[in-house]
Amino acid sequence: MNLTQSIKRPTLHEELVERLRDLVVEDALKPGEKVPEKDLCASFGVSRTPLREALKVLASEGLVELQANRGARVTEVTRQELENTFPLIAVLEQLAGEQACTHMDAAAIAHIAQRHDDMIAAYKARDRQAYFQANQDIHNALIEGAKNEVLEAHHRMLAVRVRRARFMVNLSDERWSQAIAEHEQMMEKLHARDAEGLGALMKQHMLNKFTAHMKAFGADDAA
Amino acid sequence: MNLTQSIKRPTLHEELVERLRDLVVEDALKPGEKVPEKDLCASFGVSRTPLREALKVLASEGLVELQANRGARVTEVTRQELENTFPLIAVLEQLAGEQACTHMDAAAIAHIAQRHDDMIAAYKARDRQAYFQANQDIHNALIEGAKNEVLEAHHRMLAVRVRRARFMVNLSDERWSQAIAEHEQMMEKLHARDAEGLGALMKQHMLNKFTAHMKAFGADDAA
DNA sequence: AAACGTAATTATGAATTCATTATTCAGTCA
DNA sequence: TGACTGAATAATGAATTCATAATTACGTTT
Repeated sequence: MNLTQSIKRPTLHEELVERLRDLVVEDALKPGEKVPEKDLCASFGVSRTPLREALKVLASEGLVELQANRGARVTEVTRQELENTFPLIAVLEQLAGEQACTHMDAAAIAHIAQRHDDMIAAYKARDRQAYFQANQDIHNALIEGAKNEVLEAHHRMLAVRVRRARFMVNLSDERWSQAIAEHEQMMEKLHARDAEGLGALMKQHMLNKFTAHMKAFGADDAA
Repeated sequence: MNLTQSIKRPTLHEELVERLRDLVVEDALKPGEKVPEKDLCASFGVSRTPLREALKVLASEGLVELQANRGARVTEVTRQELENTFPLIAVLEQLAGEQACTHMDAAAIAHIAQRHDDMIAAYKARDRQAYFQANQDIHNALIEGAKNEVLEAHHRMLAVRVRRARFMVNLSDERWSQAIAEHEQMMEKLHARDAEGLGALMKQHMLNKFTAHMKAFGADDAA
């Protein structure tokens, strides 16, 4: 009998929210596509009730749009939405940076420093995969380090919407080296626990990232 | 036959989301209280299906907590949550102020100026009701003026959570006059379309507001 | 009387059913 | 041929039903 492992049996609809969100984020369900309840029910092996509950939640997150009597469609990722979302993420990261400086303990900072070194190594090896992973770990750790669950929740929601644009693959050498330089500065500020400084850097880091990406995104309206 | 009025019959679950959210925000459903599906279904005259869908959405907004097989409870408003939420709202208002300066047209600014004068009048008449209304109109207009729907949505979500603490009634004379002074400055910046300036003022305005309120909130953990 | 264990009751999660609205498709008429 | 009508089909919104977990009520034991 195992007493240490707490039982957790997520409800069906929670499970479905996760799975469906992944489908949207991973682009298995394409923007504009309608979400056929029946098919999804069949492939997940559940009835429509929990699936429809999940769709309602996804709609409130803005990943799908519900039209009365006409079902759900995956929302399009528009340039306008991205341009609205970017500065929002930027100020959230700024706040996260400030709060992380005051709330992270030495061990947590050391962990970030480790991942930072990993990231630098990946950069030198031109290993995009490892770079992206380390980069994301660092940002997540900083968000988490802010010890602000409300901030974390909203940041995650916004990040999901941006990730759908999947322009992360477009990373010029120029932008890459600039990003590395920015991260170096961020580490300095973090070690110095310069809240204002780290916050300002993280905000600018994000804005630069987005500027670079939007260039790649082009002048058209849709993804 | 009326052709001008477009038919809009919101789905039941959307209606219920609104109604239930109001019940939580207006404190008809008290924090910690369990939400009895059966009773609510009876009072709304609907079946459990749409009501449960609505609860899922409210849960994703953080207004209720769902426990598997044990139904929904209204989430408590903790001091921790408020302290997490305040700075978030502050930076969102800051961003809103910046974007409003660049995106609002003259008419919209004139409208805000009008409401600002109303607010001043209400202040002089010590009419709290009118003051709060004008104040909220101004803030909403500024958020809306940012022309950023993503920002607007997240701001609304956060504002709902704070409104539940309903400490807005506690407004000292000192804080009240300070708030008026801050609004005067904000109007100046808005007229000058000083984005940075208005943003900074709005952020600080919020932080001051929250500091004042948290004093009233006391040292205990719960509302 | 208090604590435990068990049965009855209730509430919840999920599947199913029903009613209504969209959509598709065949047939008609210009 | 092509646009329109209307029936047939399919999909959705919501109610109902069913199965199971949680809560309550009750009786037993110490």
